[in-house]
Amino acid sequence: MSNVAGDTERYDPLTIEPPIAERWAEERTYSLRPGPTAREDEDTDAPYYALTMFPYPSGDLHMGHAEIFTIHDALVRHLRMQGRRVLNPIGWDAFGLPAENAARNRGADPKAWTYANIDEQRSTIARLGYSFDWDTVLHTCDPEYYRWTQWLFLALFDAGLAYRREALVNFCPSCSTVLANEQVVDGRCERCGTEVSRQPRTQWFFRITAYADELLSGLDDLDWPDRVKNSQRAWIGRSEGAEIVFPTADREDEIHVYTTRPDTIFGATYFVFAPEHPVVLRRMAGDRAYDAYLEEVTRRSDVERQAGKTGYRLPFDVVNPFTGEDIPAYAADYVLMDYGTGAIMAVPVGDQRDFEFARQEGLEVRIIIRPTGPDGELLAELDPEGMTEAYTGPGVMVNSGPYDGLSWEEAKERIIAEVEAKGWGTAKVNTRLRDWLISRQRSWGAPIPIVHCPTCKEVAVPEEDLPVELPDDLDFTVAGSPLDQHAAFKHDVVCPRCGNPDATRDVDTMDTFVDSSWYFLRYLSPTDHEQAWPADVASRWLPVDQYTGGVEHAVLHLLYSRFVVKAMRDRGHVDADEPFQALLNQGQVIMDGAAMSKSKGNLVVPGEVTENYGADTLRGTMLFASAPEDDIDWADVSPTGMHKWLSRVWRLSLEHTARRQAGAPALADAAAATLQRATAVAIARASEEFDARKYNTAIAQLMTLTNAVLDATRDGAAGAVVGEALEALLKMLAPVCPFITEELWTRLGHPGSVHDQRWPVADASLLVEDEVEVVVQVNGKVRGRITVPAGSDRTALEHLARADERVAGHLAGEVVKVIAVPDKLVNFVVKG
RNA sequence: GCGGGUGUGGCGGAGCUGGCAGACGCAGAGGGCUUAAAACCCUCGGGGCCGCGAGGCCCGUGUGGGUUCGAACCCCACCACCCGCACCA
Repeated sequence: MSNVAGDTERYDPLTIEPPIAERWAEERTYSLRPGPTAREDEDTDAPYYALTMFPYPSGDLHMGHAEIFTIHDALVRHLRMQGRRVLNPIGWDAFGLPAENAARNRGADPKAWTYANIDEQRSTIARLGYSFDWDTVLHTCDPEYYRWTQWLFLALFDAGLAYRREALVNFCPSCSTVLANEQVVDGRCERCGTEVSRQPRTQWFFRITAYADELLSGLDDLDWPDRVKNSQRAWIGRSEGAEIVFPTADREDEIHVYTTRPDTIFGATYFVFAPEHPVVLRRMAGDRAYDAYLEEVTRRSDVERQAGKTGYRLPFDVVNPFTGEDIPAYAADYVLMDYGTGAIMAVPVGDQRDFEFARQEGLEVRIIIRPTGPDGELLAELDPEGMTEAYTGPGVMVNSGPYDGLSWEEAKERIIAEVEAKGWGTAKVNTRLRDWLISRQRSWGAPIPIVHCPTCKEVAVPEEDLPVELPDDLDFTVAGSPLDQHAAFKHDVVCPRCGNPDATRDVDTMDTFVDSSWYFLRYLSPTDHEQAWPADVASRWLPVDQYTGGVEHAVLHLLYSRFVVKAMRDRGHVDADEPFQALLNQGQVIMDGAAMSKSKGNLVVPGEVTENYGADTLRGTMLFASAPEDDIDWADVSPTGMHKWLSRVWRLSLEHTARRQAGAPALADAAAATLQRATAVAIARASEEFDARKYNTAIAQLMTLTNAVLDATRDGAAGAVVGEALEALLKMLAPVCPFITEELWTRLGHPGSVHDQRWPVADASLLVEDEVEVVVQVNGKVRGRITVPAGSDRTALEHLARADERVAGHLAGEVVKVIAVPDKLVNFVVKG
């Protein structure tokens, strides 16, 4: 294959890119020097922490990785050219189930499997020209990393924020491990889709609920997409209401209920306990019929539970404190033990679930509210027999004793006041958020650094004994947890407190979301043997200025990281309130309208595109396709088009060099002025687009500048103005396409790297226009265009507009009004 | 069910604070160069109508209304699609 077409060398990315990529990798060109722990950045511009969600090493990079890294790299390279000191680390979220499955199914060593994948991804990252800092690289499966994950666990344990308890937990039979609430989607395992069952197990939790209020209020000040903030708000699920005590009719127990509608209490005609409520369990102990019900309920999955309600009439009543009536008590599975108090007052008239259950069981629907319209006018009374659903709209109280006639909002306030005055309860804020279940019965994860002693119970492994290392010889062919069945790991330990030789190690590992909840702190000093991170350095770099990653982490990872930072702040390890100030969710790369997958046969991998067109074309195609947060359908985009444009940039640059050397004439004055102005405009506009991270429109500006150079040099001219245009073009293209710009920068005769240049600044004097085109409208319709001196006043505009022949033809009727906006338009309002 | 978002040419997408809709591309058509093809270069391009032509007129940003001199943009209602939450009391 010839490298020459005509007399200009062809653009051949496959030849020019690899050597540059290798040089950058070998020379660690993009490492922050000095490193992040250096104090020098205190004296310079504010340091900038740019972070991208680190990859999971399951095979080679896919298009989604290329998308996130390309957006992120354009951002980072642009910032560096603006003189910012940018920390841009990379690492791997390297613990997790796929490695274990590879071990189980193919006999692979999980460690070897993981590191092989990391090596592959690492070389692809280098080939694609992403400017990560290889000096701070980390892998969460390295003992020197998870040693500090274990330290973090112990810090939380010491603070009472990590604890162990028995609870009904989500269990995935396929993954044979428990899951956090956040990992259960529609009653199914987020990972494998298997229906999750609820089982009582003793597990480790992080007390994230202690930070519920702050996790909610802190969202207000974050520069995150609204949908992510809304997801977190919904997940935290704050509600305001009251906790009210209902005594049992025999006065032996006082049952607390939580309600957001205390105003409806006069309509509470029955009472419901969660089937596992402790008072019910105590009272019903030994009752075979109830045991049978309980068993049936436990067997029902969440999915089945939502399909229909079951209930059990308990052999006792409770008292409605407001009416003094005895009302029947039920156990029913539509009341959940782990929300509120696990018991409710049931108001069929005002709550759809209570209504359905009342109809099913033939219970009274008592009317205590009369609907009102939008202006407060009374509407028709509710009919208890004819109602087909609960009424949840506005209204005034009826059948509610002293509260009759009040609006429901007013009644709510007064009833809460009375509850408090009489000592029947208190106003109460509730959240839906549960504590984070972090233990997993898996073996490719960070071991929980706890020893269970028959006498001392749960004892922390002393810090000097960390890390608690995973054994190298786990047997993944066993059923259940390999770590649990590794005798040496489990039993070769004595109690750190009393020396009891019968102590055993905790055989669970931590959720991989624990690993990723603090990695952005470890990047600051990944080889520090003394501490997880230096507090002063963390305080200087956090919060992360810009975090880029997928929206699938809207709740899980992003909420956990926020919790960890707040908990660490309260222990004095960092002074930031939040981990990530700004968040960018890149869109997905899909194919023909569907997610890419091998089984669908619509998989495109970055390597394929790179082998055909090179990395610059892949990067440019992705950024030009749409705004970073929009999805890209690969079937709709054109690497060919991007390659064509880059070839044109290549040819124009080489031609310019050749012409300059051959002594070609400079541009004529008029052409030079036009090109100079086009360059200034392109710099001004593209800079704005880059600042706003709208790379698609930024590239459009660069294409326009390319077309201007093409037009200006068609007759073979060269000269300084052309050189300046090309230099500006290459500098601004550099963050998008780092290879071709590096190569051409050198070939244009410049020393050093284009990536070390300062971002170009537009010559402001060239941006000022002498003349502007003003649109002339008649009754809002464009009827002409006039060219006028910039800044012409209204009178002048009107005069010039009237003089326009075409416009005059439309001004037959009476001109009743003239709107003139300088430099923009004139609009004549004509009557008749 | 509740909450949030998005609808612009054949396609991806531009469109700033309410002021020329369709920037920049892709695909397409026509032409140039070439023995030929590729590559490259030029021209055209929302729809309809009138005109030999320069050009002109009407319609057009999911649908229907409204506000305004003027609406893709603001307001109301509706339709479609996407996302999140969902027995949370």
